[in-house]
Amino acid sequence: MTRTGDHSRPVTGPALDSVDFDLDRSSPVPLYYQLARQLEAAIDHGVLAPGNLLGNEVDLSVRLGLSRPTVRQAIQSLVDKGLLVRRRGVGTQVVHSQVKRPLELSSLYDDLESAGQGPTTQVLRNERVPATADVAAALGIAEGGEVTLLERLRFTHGQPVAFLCNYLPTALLELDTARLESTGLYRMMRSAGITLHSARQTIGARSATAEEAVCLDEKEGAALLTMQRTAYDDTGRPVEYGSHIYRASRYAFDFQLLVRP
Amino acid sequence: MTRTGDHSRPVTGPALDSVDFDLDRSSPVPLYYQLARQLEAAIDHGVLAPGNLLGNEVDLSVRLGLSRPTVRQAIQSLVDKGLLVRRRGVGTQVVHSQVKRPLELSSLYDDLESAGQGPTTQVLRNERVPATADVAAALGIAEGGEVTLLERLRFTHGQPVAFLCNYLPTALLELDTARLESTGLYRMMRSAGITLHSARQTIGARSATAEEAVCLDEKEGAALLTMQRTAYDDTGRPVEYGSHIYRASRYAFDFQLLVRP
DNA sequence: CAGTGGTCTAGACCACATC
DNA sequence: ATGTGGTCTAGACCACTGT
Repeated sequence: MTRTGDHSRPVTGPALDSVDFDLDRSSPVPLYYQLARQLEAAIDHGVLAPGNLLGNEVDLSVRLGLSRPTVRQAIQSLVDKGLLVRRRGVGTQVVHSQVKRPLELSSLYDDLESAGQGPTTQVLRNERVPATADVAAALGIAEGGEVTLLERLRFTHGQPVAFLCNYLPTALLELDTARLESTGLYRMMRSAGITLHSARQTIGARSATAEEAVCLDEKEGAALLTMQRTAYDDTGRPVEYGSHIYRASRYAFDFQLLVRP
Repeated sequence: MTRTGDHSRPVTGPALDSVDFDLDRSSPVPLYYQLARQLEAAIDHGVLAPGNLLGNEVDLSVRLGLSRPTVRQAIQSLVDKGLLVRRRGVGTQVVHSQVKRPLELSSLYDDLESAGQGPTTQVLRNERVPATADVAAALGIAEGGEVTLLERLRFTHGQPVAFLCNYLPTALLELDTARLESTGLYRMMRSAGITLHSARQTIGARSATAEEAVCLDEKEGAALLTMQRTAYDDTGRPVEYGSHIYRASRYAFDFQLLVRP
């Protein structure tokens, strides 16, 4: 070859030779998953730098004592995460640059916590109410049927960030006010055995009403971000509908998107 | 517990028996992909209704004359799209309800067009300029290096909806103003052989300045949605940075999210 | 041309859910 | 006990990329 391919710089040969993998066949953790996690760690720690080739799958499978499909499954999972790129006839290489974490169903509490903002929550209402038409439609229940209404104010550094209004099918979950003030709703649902599967979100903006302004410590007419979300479990049944308002001066949505070919 | 299984209603037996699949082994289209598309069509057309079981993979593979891994690959791709759910010991069933289309890298032009809004575009600027610090950082080039600046106004029904400001590495693409007025930027990039791979987006809100208000036919101080996006190709190199402003009264972002287990 | 990933096969055994 | 999906194997041939 020439000096550098110049195209996307396949850079060095397999930088993977120096890595030892530790696969435990007696573990209940699938082999492809063990391998994927160790490859991911190697990428995170810079052992595999962006642009590095991974080395071909056949050699890798021989070296690891795995079949090629198993190795492929591990690699594919990282391709799906956007960490690797495969090119036929070329090889598999670590993606250049900033693909850090893919998109997730954003939990405000987790977002703030991972940003080191030390979120706190004040529960304003936690009660059972009859469903209005829009809530009933979103949750797929009869209008007037009982739902749990949850209204919360979320703070960081003592400043209000968001007003959160959520509706859940009653009897889906016991909502303890004290726990709600120390953790997020999604975390509570998760630990109650509810596995979220998908969600539909709408993000918009509008000006603050006088009431909202007082509540969020903004001026009347200030720009607010709005979000409506309906979340579904694995069977596709709605488990939550939320209508949230964020202070645009203190919060924005941050996404990482992947394009599926 | 009660009369039916009540859990998630596995409903009928395999409703798939009546479907004939048409697999063409001489086609260059992979078999698993042919099968996936035909399964998806069956779901879209209601032949496979929500909750229907798909029938076990082994029988299906025998019936189709395919190996089980190939059938699995087809099914898995639909699971990844959120259309099917697999449960060990139970079976594969069509997800209940509204999972229509998963999240995609949203192109405003396509969004408006698919909503039947007949978008039009007015190109305000299309020229080469030196990169400012923030643009240079986003595109990973030197400050002051030449980039292509694109400023557009997007309309639906003769009303302005958004002001779009984009920066691209020069020489990546020839931006013909006439074509830009009749299609979207992403579509032009795609037909120029640029395959988008991932993007980082920030969505926020703020009040309109006097200038923006005039441009978008809003009042000064009206709430606007803002979006900044950097898009990357499959090697991870930035190919576009955009800073967009939307009239909140006429546009909102609509997402469908999937949770990866 | 040689080397890569992409697809496909025909089995096997295991873990889990349901009856 | 039965049936399901989950994992894994050891090969095979093809399509594409680069030289």
